[in-house]
Amino acid sequence: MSNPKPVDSDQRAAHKGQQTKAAIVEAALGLATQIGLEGLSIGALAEVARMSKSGVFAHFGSREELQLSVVRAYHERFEAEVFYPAIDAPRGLPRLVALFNNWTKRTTTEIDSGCLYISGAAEFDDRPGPVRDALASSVNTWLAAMLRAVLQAKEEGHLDADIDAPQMVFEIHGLILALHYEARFLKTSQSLTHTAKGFENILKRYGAIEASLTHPSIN
Amino acid sequence: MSNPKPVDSDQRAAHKGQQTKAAIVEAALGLATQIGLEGLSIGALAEVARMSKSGVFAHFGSREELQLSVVRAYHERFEAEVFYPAIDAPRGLPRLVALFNNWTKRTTTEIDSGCLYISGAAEFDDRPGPVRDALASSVNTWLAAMLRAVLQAKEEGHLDADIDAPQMVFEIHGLILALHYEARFLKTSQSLTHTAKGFENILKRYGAIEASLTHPSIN
DNA sequence: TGCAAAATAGAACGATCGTTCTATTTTTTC
DNA sequence: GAAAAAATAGAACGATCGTTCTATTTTGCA
Repeated sequence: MSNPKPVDSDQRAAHKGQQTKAAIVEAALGLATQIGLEGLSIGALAEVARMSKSGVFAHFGSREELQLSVVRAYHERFEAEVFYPAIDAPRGLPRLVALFNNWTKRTTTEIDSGCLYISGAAEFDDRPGPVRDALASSVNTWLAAMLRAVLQAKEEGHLDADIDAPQMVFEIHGLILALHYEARFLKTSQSLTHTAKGFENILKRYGAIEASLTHPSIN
Repeated sequence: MSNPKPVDSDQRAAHKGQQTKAAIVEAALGLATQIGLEGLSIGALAEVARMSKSGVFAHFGSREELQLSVVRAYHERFEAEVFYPAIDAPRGLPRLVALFNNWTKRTTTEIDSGCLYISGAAEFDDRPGPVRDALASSVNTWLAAMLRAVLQAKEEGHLDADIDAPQMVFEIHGLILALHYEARFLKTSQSLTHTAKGFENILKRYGAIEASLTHPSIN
């Protein structure tokens, strides 16, 4: 096990409480991606964080607020790991490819750790409330970013002018979901290959320019 | 798909216990698809079945055996609703299309009720044991049936001779997963249209004969 | 119809859950 | 360095969980 590291995003005037709260959320994120947001219990979290139950609880005030903190932290990670690095790629098809590659890379990592957007969707898909709203909002933000990238690739002339952009995003989303499902749950070995090949098939179908497919990676 | 299992569905000499057990499993199936296999509690189930906790419990002996009964019941429903009706369709592309249409139809229904193969995968993807094994076995059985249908369509000359059949099944699976995710969790309205269009795209990409696409529905 | 067997109910168990309360310790501020 | 404020611990609460036990009712068969 690793020692608690001060990975606080807020450096100035970092009071003790904020530091330990960040460490707790860090530990909670690890638990939640493994066993789900609903399986995340304050008792188990306190044990991992080497604190008392009430000590952990005091930082959030309710279990729901703890879950929301976890969702927010996951959202930040996802952005930092998948979205922002791809913005360096040139607008259009290269950026779309970079976004997809980062998404695939992260999902591959999550074959071991689990994806909160997928497990959370299954847990909260008919449980209304703030946690569900936060999860859906994050996912919608990401899918909207993918849609923008597709539209830009269309504007740049990298994709056919008459394509159905939401349709393309839907199909890409399906590849990622199948990758997570078959690799993490069914332990199918060829999932990553199928995902890459599936993306190629989609790109061809939507008229991607061949030259841009093998563009040098930006990040 | 699997050998017949006359345990619960057997009507002749149906003793009282077997009848009520079937009724309990029926109620449990409804609860489990809504709130998940892990969320399924014996107390809540007893309330729905209008029985005592111990009365319900005695039929299974353990919570895990109850979960297994639910998975088995779900498997039978899935087979009866998706697989068997499609066998009436002619071998090859028509049968593959029928299988997919039935799968889509069922998933559309499950936008309200929930799909056990998807929620179960999220709940048990890193929780080893008999329940996980039963879920994975059922899903693998179904995906193998889809693979056979693709291979037969290839043999019949309805699809290109050099296609990658597992790749095609992977992409189809992705469409269904995206349909369930976006329709049930995100409540995206166009999901069903995207699924149908995505299937058309896949068929074209794998060289499906146009005439077979609009075949008269068999069942 | 009688009797054994099966089915069901009811109470109680230890464990764990989220949460609340009160002390106590640690940190920050003046 | 003392006082104020924040952070943490510890115990206890009511509720619910799966499970076990015993008692009672219902069923199926001779």
